[in-house]
Amino acid sequence: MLIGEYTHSQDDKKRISLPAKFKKEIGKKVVITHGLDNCLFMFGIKEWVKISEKLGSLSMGQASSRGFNRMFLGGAVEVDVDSVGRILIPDFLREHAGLSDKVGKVVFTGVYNKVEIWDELRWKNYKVENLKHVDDIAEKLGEFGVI
Amino acid sequence: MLIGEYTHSQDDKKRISLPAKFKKEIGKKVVITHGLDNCLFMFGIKEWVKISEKLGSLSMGQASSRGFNRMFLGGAVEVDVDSVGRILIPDFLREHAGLSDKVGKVVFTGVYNKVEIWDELRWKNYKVENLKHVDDIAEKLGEFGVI
DNA sequence: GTAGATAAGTGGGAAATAGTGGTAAGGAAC
DNA sequence: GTTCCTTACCACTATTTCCCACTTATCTAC
Repeated sequence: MLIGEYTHSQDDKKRISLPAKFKKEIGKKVVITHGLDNCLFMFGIKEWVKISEKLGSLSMGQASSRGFNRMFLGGAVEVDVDSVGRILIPDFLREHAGLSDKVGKVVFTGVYNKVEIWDELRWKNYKVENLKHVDDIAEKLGEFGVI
Repeated sequence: MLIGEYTHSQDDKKRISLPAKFKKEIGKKVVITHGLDNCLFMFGIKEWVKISEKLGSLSMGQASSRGFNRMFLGGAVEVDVDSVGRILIPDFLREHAGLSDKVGKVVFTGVYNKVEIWDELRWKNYKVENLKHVDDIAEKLGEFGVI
C-alpha cells in the first residue's frame, strides 16, 4: 500500500527522487497523469492498467466523460525511473501541477493505490484548507469504525 | 485490548519507546497517522488493514473523499518497531502532534483498538479541559445505560 | 527488608542506504 | 561539423537503521 508524505527537491535538471518507501512497490516504470485539485497522479504500471481499462470502457456519449478521459488518459505519460530512483516529469504536466522551472520542493503523498505529486506550497495551502473540515473528517472516521 | 496511559521520553535521535504493555499486542509493525485534536493514531497492522481497505474503496470523484483520504492515508506511515521496542515518527506527523524537535516527553494512551500519541503538554491541557465536561459526558453515558 | 535476577527503558557507535550533485557519453538539430 | 540537449553512469555526503551496552525499575525469593 502506498501511504505517507515525503518532500523531495527537484534539481536543476528537473530530476526528482522518488521516496524510498515507494520505489519498491511502484516499480521501474510509472505512469503520471493530470490529477485532481492541481496535483499529478502517479501509478505503478499494474494499477494503471486496471484503472485505464475501467475508464476506457466508459460510454463516450456524455461530453463530460469525454472531457475527463481526454485529461486523464490523454494527459498520461509513461516515465522510466532511473538507476538511482529518480523521475523526469514532462513540462506540460509540471505546468499543470505548478512545479517551478527552477530548483524547488515537491511533495509526494501516497493515497492507497496511487501517489500524488504536489508543489510544496500548493500542498501546504491545500492541507490548511482541508483541515478546516475536521468535523466532516471526524464523521467519516466514525463511519469507518476508527473512532 | 489497548488500555492505559504511559509517558515516555524521546531521545535526541527522535526515537520513542513503546510501553511494554502495548508491545506484544500491537506487534512489530505499526501504522501511525493523523488523529483528531492534534494527536496521532497508532494501529497494529491487522487493525489497519481492516480500516484501509474500506477507505481505499472510496471513490475519488468527490472532493470531500479526496480530502479525507489525503489526510488519513496520505498522512499514514508504516513504522517498524526496532529490536528493543522503539519507533521513529516521521517529521510531518511529529509536526502535526506538536512533538518537539528536541528531547521531550510523549504520552501514549490506549483506546480500545488503537493507541493515541500525544505531546505531554498538550495532553495535560486537553485533560484539564476534558474534565470540565465530564459531568455532561457522564449524563450521556447514563442515557445509554453504560453507567 | 534485602539481595539477586529479570525485564524495561535509554544511550551511543558503526554500517548501510538514500538523496543529491556532477560528469561523460550519445543523439538530434542547426 | 559544431553545439545543445538528453540520458545514463558515477561519486560523495548526510541520514537512517541496526546492533550492542549500560542504567533504571520491577519482581521474587529468602
